[in-house]
Amino acid sequence: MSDIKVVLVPADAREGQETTTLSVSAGTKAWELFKEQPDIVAARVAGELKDLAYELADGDEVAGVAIDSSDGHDILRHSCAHVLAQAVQDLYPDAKLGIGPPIKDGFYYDFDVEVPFTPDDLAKLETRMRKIIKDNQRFSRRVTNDDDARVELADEPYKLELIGLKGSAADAAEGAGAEVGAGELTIYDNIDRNGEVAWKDLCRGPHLPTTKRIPAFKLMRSAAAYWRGDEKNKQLQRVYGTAWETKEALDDYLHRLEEAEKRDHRKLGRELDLFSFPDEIGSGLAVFHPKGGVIKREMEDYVRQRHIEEGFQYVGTPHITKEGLFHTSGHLPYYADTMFPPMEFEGANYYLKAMNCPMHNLIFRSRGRSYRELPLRLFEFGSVYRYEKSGVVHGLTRVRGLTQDDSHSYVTPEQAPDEIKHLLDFVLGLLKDFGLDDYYLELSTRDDSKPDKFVGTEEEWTVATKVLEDVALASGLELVADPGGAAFYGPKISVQARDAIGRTWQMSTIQYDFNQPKGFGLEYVAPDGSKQQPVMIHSAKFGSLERFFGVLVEHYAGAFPPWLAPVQVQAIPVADTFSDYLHDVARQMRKRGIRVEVDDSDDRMQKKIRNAQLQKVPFMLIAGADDVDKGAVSFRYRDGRQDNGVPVAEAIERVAAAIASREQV
RNA sequence: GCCGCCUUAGCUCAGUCGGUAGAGCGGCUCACUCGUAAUGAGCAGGUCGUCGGUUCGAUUCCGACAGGCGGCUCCA
Repeated sequence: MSDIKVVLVPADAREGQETTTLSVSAGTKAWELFKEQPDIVAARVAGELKDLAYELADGDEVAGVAIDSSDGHDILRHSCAHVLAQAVQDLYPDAKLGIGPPIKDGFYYDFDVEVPFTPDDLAKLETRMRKIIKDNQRFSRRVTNDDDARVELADEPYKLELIGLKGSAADAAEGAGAEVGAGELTIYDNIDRNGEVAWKDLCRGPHLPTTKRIPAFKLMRSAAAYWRGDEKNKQLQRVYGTAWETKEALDDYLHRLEEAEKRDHRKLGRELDLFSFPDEIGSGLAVFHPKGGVIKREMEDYVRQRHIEEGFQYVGTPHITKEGLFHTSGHLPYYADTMFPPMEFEGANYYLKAMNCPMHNLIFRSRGRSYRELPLRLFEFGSVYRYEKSGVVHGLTRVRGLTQDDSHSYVTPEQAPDEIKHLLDFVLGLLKDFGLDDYYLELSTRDDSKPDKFVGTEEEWTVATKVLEDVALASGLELVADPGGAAFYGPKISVQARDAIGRTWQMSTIQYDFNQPKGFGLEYVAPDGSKQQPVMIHSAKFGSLERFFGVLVEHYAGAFPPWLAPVQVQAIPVADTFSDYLHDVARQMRKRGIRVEVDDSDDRMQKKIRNAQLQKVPFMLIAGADDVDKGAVSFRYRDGRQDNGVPVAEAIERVAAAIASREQV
């Protein structure tokens, strides 16, 4: 047998390794290059992922794919999804297969079954999966063609549908690309130790060599999901799972989930007495308690002041309006089903306000406008109400009543780029002041295949999108495309922030709107005396005060920096006799605007410290005989750090300075 | 809106295979006055989410509704 040459390049996620050229006999399989490296589960040949069973060709550049690399994780999880599917069809022979792709930190597989899975079923499936893994079944790739596959998979209606979609799979359903790629059609057979085909699935691969190479997995939950993501289609039962390269990595992941749950703003909101959602008021309608009220007020004070500094004028508008206004704006034809139903009286239909812009347009239109007034910037805290479907309401991040720090800049078309840049700088400065750093920008554009969802001509959209994109790119921040995500009246840039459990939420938005000025007949007098139509730029900096609040709670895990903390200083006397001393210090602090409370309950001092710690108060101020004698106080911080015997005047300055600088302590 | 699960004291949760309930924390009272994450004792607090059905009897079984949780869809 003749020899061939292959080039071995360093494995993914490995550094400092040399590229080496090997001479091997023809017919050598990729796995033979990695016999000594049990963590290599696949190969990358000329940029493409291959099974380890891949037969090397002369001149191939081969890299090992380690199980703990990003690709390795995907392969592990996708293989684990296959094991799940096999287990499901073992236990429920009538189950039909949907798709089973890897996702962030795990995988899922969709099944069409008569009865939804219960937690007990998941436990049984896990047991069955362990058996399959122990069986050490080999994942065996087999090339087929459309016609043969149709015969072979005649009992799998969803797979048949995917075969028909091959090539356009990426558009067909998120994750479908894992089943059928753009290239040749392949089926993976699971071969058991007797050489029998235990199970098979239409799949692009690659896979682990055998099921035994799944070191650790866990089924997480089951839920319904629409086939191919379309609510007009049947709901399948989706089982979510996770798989890791070691038991320790799995445990670490589960631990991370637990830690994230502790940051959940819904839980912290209760524990820290910040807000609640009384059933009596209704789903998705929050009330802020005094402590949450402090944070909310700090946010409002900050953003009102900043808007004024940035050239905005504070305005106010009502919560309801006659329906005609929302016809003029275009909202009713496009978004009536996300608005609360109207109330009818005095022969008119009144709607709860779902957006502020139409009312701001009326302020613009209330008198003639000159080009000299532009950019004209209006801003308010606009309370809006949206009929969010019952299944989507979620803590403060998805509510039915929210407050937008909403602004509208009326500009000439020439001024638009500068105004957008101005707004983006404003937004980024705000995020920085609030200590937020885990976010990215998204550019939401029109979906050309659904022109009826968007107003305006293609040219107008192209211009508007270009302006936004240029500014977003110039910011240097990560920019993600969101095709089809635009508002009906124009494209937008938004800031997306991640919450504690990995969900992302739209926060600040900047939208370019050439439609409403037309609908409202807005105009200004240009230098030449002609009447011109302005462009309006919608922008919300927090986005929704409620949502931003929720994200802040999670970002800080409730341990707010002093300027936002509901109680900035908790004073704790070592014994009752020192209460008066601390009350006096507290009086001095209040004169400086510091939010301070003295714990003069009859708890023991240790208990008071514990309480303050649980309430995540940034400064504990402790005083006993030692401190009183010296006219001092002692600090304890949330991390347990102490600073004893600090003179009172200095202590006050220290707290005041931390508040003023918005720093974390 | 769809699918599944859940709802017992302010919070976290036991419990009742159908005979109207319990703990810890929290609250209140009393004693203790203490140097960096829980002092002790006592007391109060629940028509077991709501409404209907089955039953001699329902917190428990069934149904509807409301609210919550996890997904899906949606998200101006």
